[in-house]
Amino acid sequence: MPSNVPNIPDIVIGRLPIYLRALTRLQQEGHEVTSSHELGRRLGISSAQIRKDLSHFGGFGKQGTGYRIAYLREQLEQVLKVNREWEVALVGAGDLGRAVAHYKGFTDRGFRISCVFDAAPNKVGKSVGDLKIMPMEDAPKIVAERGIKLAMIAVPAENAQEVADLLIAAGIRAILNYAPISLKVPDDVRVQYIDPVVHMQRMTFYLD
Amino acid sequence: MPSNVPNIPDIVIGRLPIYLRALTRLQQEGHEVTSSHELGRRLGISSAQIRKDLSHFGGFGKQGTGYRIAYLREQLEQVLKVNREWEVALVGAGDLGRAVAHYKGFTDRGFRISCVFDAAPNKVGKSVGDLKIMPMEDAPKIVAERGIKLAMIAVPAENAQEVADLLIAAGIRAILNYAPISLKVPDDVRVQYIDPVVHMQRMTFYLD
DNA sequence: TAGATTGTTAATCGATTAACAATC
DNA sequence: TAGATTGTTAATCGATTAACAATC
Repeated sequence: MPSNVPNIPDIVIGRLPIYLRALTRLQQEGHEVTSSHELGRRLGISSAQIRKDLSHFGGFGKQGTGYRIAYLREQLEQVLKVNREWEVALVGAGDLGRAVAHYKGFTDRGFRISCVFDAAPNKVGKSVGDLKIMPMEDAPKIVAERGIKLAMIAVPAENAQEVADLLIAAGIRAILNYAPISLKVPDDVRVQYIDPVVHMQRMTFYLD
Repeated sequence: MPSNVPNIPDIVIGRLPIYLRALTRLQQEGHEVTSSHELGRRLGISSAQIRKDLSHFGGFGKQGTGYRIAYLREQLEQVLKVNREWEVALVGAGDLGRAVAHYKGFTDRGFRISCVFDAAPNKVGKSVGDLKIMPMEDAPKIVAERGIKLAMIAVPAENAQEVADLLIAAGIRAILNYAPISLKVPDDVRVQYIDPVVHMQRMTFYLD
């Protein structure tokens, strides 16, 4: 549960990373200012919603001219606390875990996978990129010592819950779960899910 | 746009795959019946919501006893149209695309990647699993010929929009987009997004 | 039967949109 | 200045929850 600022709806927080991504892109394209209308057009969101969402955190724009992109970006990064680099623990070094570890997209967006764990003895000691795979039983100690708050779980569904329990006991407060299963976690732990099949199944309903 | 049944809210459709996943798991655990309360407890959703969601599609349960899992599962698979196998075209055979192609989780949940395309000449002709990478320029022809309706995009952000445009022109009606960019598509095309960074950034707000 | 649970209605809650004064 | 766009308020819309009769 948000131990945070005066009750911002979670659905609003959920849209901020999308805004941030669009702003970064606009900047790459050479724009310096934008407006709620332009952002809305790009994202398929109403301009009113964008203004309302942003207004929860302050007035970032100027009437008549809109938003300075660099400034709004900084502000959103601050709100989302990604104006720093978070260490992330990755559990699971199978096909999926290794793909996640190799993913280049985390850099410069606030995250760095700094350790990888796997329960299989034959994987321990091998490398993923420039990280050595460590035994799962070391995870609690390392997570606690380094004060790591974020983890990604890429283990089979059968093991995901016990892994989550261990990590949470060690101090993890947010989990990105790639295992196709809903996790039971305490109220003060956040979980996000990535299950490509769920995303696909959300679309087939609309096909004939 | 839903050219479908009497206006089911999209947010309801979005939960059905989660229910389906939980039912499959319950079945694996040996259960034969369940209730809206048990499902709700597992998923962190109210039992009322589950009953209301299901009621859009019919009465699948029995007062006093709940739902027969096998039956409810079949019904949901029918509603979601995943009681069949959908061919999927994958575009992009870089690290990410290859990981997606190797992912074993699609089988038995309604999907099979049946072709892989990449624009880079040095990738064309190489294999990913048992699929040969084909040149991007062949994609429209093959998608149209085989009547493929679903695609996954795993190309750099810079190329995602043009790839989407090409695929849609060739008949693709639903896209799972791994590129970190919002796509502009016609109203009758569905898009789902997977950007792990967005998921991570949705959680850091709540950390200190 | 008594207990449990569904399907559904009505009430509540929350999110989105429309509209506009303020102002750059 | 005239035109554009913000931030915000109020109105609308939609989703969730509570409650319960029906019934297995």
